[in-house]
Amino acid sequence: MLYSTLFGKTIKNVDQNVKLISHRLLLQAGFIRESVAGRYYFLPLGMKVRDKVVDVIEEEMDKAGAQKMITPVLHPLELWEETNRTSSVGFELMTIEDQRGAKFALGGTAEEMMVDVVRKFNISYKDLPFNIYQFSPKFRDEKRARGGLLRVREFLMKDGYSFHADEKDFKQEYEKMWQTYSTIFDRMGLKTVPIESDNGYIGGDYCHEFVVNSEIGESRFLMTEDGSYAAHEEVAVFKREMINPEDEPKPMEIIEQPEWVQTMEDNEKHYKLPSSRFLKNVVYKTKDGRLIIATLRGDLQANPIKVAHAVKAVGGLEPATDKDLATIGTKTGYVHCWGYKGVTTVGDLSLKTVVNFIGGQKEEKTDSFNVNYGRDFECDVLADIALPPEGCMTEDGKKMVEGRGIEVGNIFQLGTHYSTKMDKAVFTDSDGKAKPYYMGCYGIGVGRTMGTIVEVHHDDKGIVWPKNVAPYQVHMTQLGNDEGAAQKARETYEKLLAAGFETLYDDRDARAGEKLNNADLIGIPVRLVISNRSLENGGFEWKIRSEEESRIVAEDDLISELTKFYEA
RNA sequence: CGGGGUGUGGCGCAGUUGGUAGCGCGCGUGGUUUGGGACCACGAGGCCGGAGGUUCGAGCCCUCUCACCCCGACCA
Repeated sequence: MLYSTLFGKTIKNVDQNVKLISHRLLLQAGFIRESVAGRYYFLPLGMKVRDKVVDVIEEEMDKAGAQKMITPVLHPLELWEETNRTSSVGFELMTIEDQRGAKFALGGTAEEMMVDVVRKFNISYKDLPFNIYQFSPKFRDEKRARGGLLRVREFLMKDGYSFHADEKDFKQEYEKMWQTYSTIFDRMGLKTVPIESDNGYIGGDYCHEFVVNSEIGESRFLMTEDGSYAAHEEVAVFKREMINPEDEPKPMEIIEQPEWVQTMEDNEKHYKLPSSRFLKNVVYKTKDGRLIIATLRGDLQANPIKVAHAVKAVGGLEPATDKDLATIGTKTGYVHCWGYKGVTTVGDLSLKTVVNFIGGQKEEKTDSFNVNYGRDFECDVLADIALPPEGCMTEDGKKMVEGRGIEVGNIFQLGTHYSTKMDKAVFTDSDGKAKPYYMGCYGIGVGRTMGTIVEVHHDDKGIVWPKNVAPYQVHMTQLGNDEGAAQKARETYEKLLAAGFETLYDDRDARAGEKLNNADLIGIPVRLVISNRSLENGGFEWKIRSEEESRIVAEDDLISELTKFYEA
C-alpha cells in the first residue's frame, strides 16, 4: 500500500474530550472515525486490523470444530416475543418495521435466530453436538456509549452457539471453548483472566468472562493470590467473619438516640463502635413494582445482582424512590428491618456474624439495641447478597485481591433456557422421544478487543501492534532527497510485495520528522528506512517498534530477516 | 435515566459591557527546505448546533429543542 493513496490520514489535533488512550490513538493514527455517539467508521487501516482480529478468531474457532455461518441482521420480532425477551434483555432492543408493517429487532445477540434455524431441521441425537457461530453487527442501544471502541452502540461480534444432547456433553464444549478463547486472546497479545460471572436471567454454574487487566476496565473482580478462584464482584462468594463471638446476647431494648445520628459514620462516632456492629437497609423495587428490603451488616454493601437472584426478580432491580418508601409509610434513613406488609425482606449471611446489633428500628429519637437475628427478627430470605469488600477471604480462608479489567469475551451456559421456551426446539433422542437441546453460547466483541489491544500495547509515541493483528507487517519509508535511495525504495517495495509481505510504503514527499512520527503512531511492528545514510552503512535501517535501538540489515538479508521475525 | 459540561471554517480553540467573526493546525498554489510533526508568500473555506423571542442591532441576553462529552445507575 502506498501511503500517499491511503484513505484516512493521521491527525494532529484530537478532541480534548477524548480521554481514553486507545480511543485517542486510534483516532489520531487514522484507524477509526466517529459517526455519531457509539458508532464508528473503520477506516482502511482500522479495517485491516479488524479483519486480522476476525481471522485469528475464525482460525481458532474452526480449529475447535465450530462452523461459521451468518444470520440476518433483522430478527423477526416474534422470535424475541417467543422467549419473552422483548422486555427482559439487559440492553435496549432496537426495533424496525418494514413497508408491510412486519416488525423486526435489530439483533443484539442471536440465540433466538440460531435456535430458529436449527429447529427448521428435524434434528436427532445423531446430529449433536455442533457449534455454529457468526460475525455480525450487533445493535445495543446503550444508555451511554463511551471509551471509543470499548463501549459502543453498534459493533461486530463473534457469537457462537453450541447444541448438545445433555449437560455432560455441553461441559466438554465449554472446556474446549475456554481453551480456544485463551489461545485466541493470547495470539492477539492479550493476557486474559477467566472470571466467574453472572449470566443474568438464567443462573447456572457455568459462565465466565475473559477479562484483560486494566485500570480503565469496567469489571471489578476478586481473585485468590494463587489464581485458583477468580470471580466478578457480582457473583464472588466470600467468608463472613464472626465479629464479636465472645459477647453474650442481651435482651433487645429501645434506646434514646440523638437526632443527629443519621449515617453510618454518625453511628460509629456516637457509639464508638465499628460499622460492622450496625444494621443497614437498602430498598429496591422489582420490575413488577414489588418492594424489597435488603438488610446487611453495616460494613457491607448490597449487591443488586445477588439480591435479584435471592428474590427471583426477573429483569433486575432498581433503587426504590422516596415515593416508593412512602407507600409503606417510611422514608429514607428510617427504614426498619422488619414489620412491613407486602414487602419481601432479604438478609445477608452476615446477619449471623454479630451478637447484639444496633439499629433496625430507627425513629427520630430512638433506635433498637441488642438486636439478634433469628431471635428478634427474621428475613423472608437469608442469602449471600453483599458485594465482596476489599481484602476479603474465600470460604476456605484464602485471601483475595481485587482486580479491574476489560471484558473482551465471555462463554456461558444457556442450558435448555431457549429450547424450552421456543416451540419445537427439540431433537429426537435415541429412545425416540423429543427432548429440548442443551445449549451454550460464546461471544467476543471484535472492536472492543481491538481497542483493548491498543489500551495494552502502546507507548508515548503511539500504538505498538502485536504481530498477528498489525495492519501491515512492514512500514517502509525513504528519507532524504537522494534519487538513488528513492529508486532503491521503490524496488524494495516491489520486492517485499513479491515476497508476500504486507507493506505500507510511505512514499510521500514529506519531511523525515513527519514520516517517522507517523510510523511510530501507526505502530506497525517492523520499520524499514532507506536513505543515503543507511545505504552508506551497508543496507536498510531496521527497527522493531517495541524496541529502542535500530540496526542495519543488508539488502540481501531483508527477506530472510523478515521471515525469521514473523515466524518467531 | 439522574448530575455536570460543551456546541463558532475539515480538526483544535478564542471571541470583553450586544455593534455584523478571528487564531493555530490542516487544505490549495508558488518558492526555500529535507533523519524526528520546517519556513515564507498568496489563497480557498463560516445560516456561530436548530427553532422561537428581546433589541435599531444577537456568536454573546431569554425560552424551547437537538447533538456530543464527562461522572453515576445498566452491559461484548
